[in-house]
Amino acid sequence: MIRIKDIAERAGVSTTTVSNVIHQKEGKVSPALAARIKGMIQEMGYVPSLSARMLAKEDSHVIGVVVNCEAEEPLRSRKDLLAASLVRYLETAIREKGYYMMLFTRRSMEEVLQESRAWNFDGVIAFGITREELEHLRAAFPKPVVTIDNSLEQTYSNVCQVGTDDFGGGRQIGEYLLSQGHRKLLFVADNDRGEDHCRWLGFREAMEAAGLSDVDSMHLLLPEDRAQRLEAYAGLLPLLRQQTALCFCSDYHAVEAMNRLRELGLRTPEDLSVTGFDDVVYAWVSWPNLTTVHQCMDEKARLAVEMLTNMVSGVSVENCDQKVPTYVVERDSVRPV
Amino acid sequence: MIRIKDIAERAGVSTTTVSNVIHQKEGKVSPALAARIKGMIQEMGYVPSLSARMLAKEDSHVIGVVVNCEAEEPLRSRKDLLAASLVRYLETAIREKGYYMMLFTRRSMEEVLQESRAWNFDGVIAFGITREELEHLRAAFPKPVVTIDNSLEQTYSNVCQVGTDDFGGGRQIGEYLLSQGHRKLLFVADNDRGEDHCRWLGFREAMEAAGLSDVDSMHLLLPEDRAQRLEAYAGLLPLLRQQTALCFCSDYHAVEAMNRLRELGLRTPEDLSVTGFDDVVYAWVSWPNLTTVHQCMDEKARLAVEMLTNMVSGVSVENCDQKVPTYVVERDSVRPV
DNA sequence: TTGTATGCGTTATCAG
DNA sequence: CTGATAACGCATACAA
Repeated sequence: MIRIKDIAERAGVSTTTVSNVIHQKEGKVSPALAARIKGMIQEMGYVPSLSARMLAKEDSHVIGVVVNCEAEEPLRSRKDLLAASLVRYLETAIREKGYYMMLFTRRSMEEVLQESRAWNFDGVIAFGITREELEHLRAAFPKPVVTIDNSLEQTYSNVCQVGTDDFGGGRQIGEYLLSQGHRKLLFVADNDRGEDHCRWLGFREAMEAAGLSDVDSMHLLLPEDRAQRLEAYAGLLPLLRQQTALCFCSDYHAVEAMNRLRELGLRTPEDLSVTGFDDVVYAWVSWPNLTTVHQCMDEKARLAVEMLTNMVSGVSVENCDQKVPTYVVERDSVRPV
Repeated sequence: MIRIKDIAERAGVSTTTVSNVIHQKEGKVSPALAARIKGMIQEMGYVPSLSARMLAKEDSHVIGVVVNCEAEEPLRSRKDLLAASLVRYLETAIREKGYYMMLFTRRSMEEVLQESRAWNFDGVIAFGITREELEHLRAAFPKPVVTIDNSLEQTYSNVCQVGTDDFGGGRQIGEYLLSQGHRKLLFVADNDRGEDHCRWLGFREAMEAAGLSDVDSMHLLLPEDRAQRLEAYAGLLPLLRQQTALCFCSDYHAVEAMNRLRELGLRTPEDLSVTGFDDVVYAWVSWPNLTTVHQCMDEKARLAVEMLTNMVSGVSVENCDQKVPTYVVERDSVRPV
């Protein structure tokens, strides 16, 4: 390992001077000397020791990233697919800002807190944690936190959030289906809470704006249990046959339905158009490929890191609750009528 | 932040004593004192500073994990799906061994080398890097390296590898199809290199062992280009109609084929049984769900970490080229004949 | 069994 | 513009 001291000795100057050169303190060292030392740093391949730097400064430039997924097996759930993309994008975004990422998947908040102090994290980015976990973190961790897709009702000091514009997404896909001529359509979900509720409201608005009547009857709620849901489709056939399109609140449900309905004799998109939501792998593996609403995980990652690093460096963040817009991705599961 | 010194002062002892208690140096400190200090550590919530520890010791307990995926968008390629699971499992395995993970996705080896010195990595685990990259790493990084699924021809000092038993996997799925009564079957790939070659050889052996004749004609090579491949299926229909099962060398190709063949009037599994390889998300999203060969990414992660930590701590590793066995996962794409 | 002293590599303060 | 020097928190050789 090559240290500042080595450079200093070789250049015949003190370590302070070398340090000043490294930190671009213009005016504190003569240009000629600076150039000479820079050359040596290059030549000798000097790389500063991060542990030493972390020890000497009070900030660490390390960001903890907490991704808690319900499923033990990776990539099995909708959330996990989103999480996997997010991790990729966060790694890039964090590094681009000159920070380091320490990743936690399926860890207890206790562990995260322990490590956050051991590493002296500058901040934490969290995806898929519960309100209890956030409050636990909040109580014991005095640094900035940004949550992704968590939709907190309350606001907490030093906590920002970035989420999806679910309302807008619902409206977009509703408008898209209308633009394809569909007038007999249903919004299908297995619950009416949180994001699915927002998506329904957006969809609903699109329908109302188009002057459709009896809009509330366009909301179909299926059982949350998979087996029951698959069972339910049979009984719903008469209702579904009256429709020209089904707007699902997730790619997962859309693909499941396409497969199930095909068994029951309803083909997509020949008999019934189908749309999803999320644009995860389901959408481009399914047959037919799914027209869906894209969630910009890259943009969410970028924003989360930007907000966090701003908070870290004391820059005031204007908007602490950002909603990232969505857009419709056209594939093969919708047919104009 | 609470330091060793704070504990020492509060207990009226020296920092050395506290340090000894922390490091379980039995015999160097009286049991009574040890217990008292342990209590204080708990009570005061002391967490050791990793930067200080890293600076004081010559090892860092940080492992660099390099995951280079060709696709810019996450989860778009077969490799990327495997990589995403791997990252999850590595994070767990590394933490279980008391190490820390620093993740690099789609980074240049130059960057990795820079950081490996900045952080003083104890070792590196690499997935999906080229031979050139490995040699570059090898030349500039004097610590242990473990590659995953890289199938190196040469051996390098201080480098271990863990891979899949592709030959065994090919044999297993071949035997499985035979056990289901299939005798007219093809092994389908878009190349005959590397892992796909090994899988074919395994499959081939199963066929030969069963006494099938003209085994070499059971190897069907499709174009690597997707559009051309989809096109090719039409012309292959006569050949395919003579078969009862197709054994694909990846889930991706299997799903693609199921969809394409359905368009062409061949249903899975009614008309033709289909199997895949890898057991990634394709296999459980497709319709019908795919019978395939499972790759134990969890076991590979566990093994890689174990081998690396052994090398780090100077324990000699018996076998530097481990092959992890596979197993068949039965789903709905195969029908007995 | 416990304490003292020193070093790890970097940054920051304060003189010159 | 440059150079001593003192932290930062921990581990350890060596003394007591």
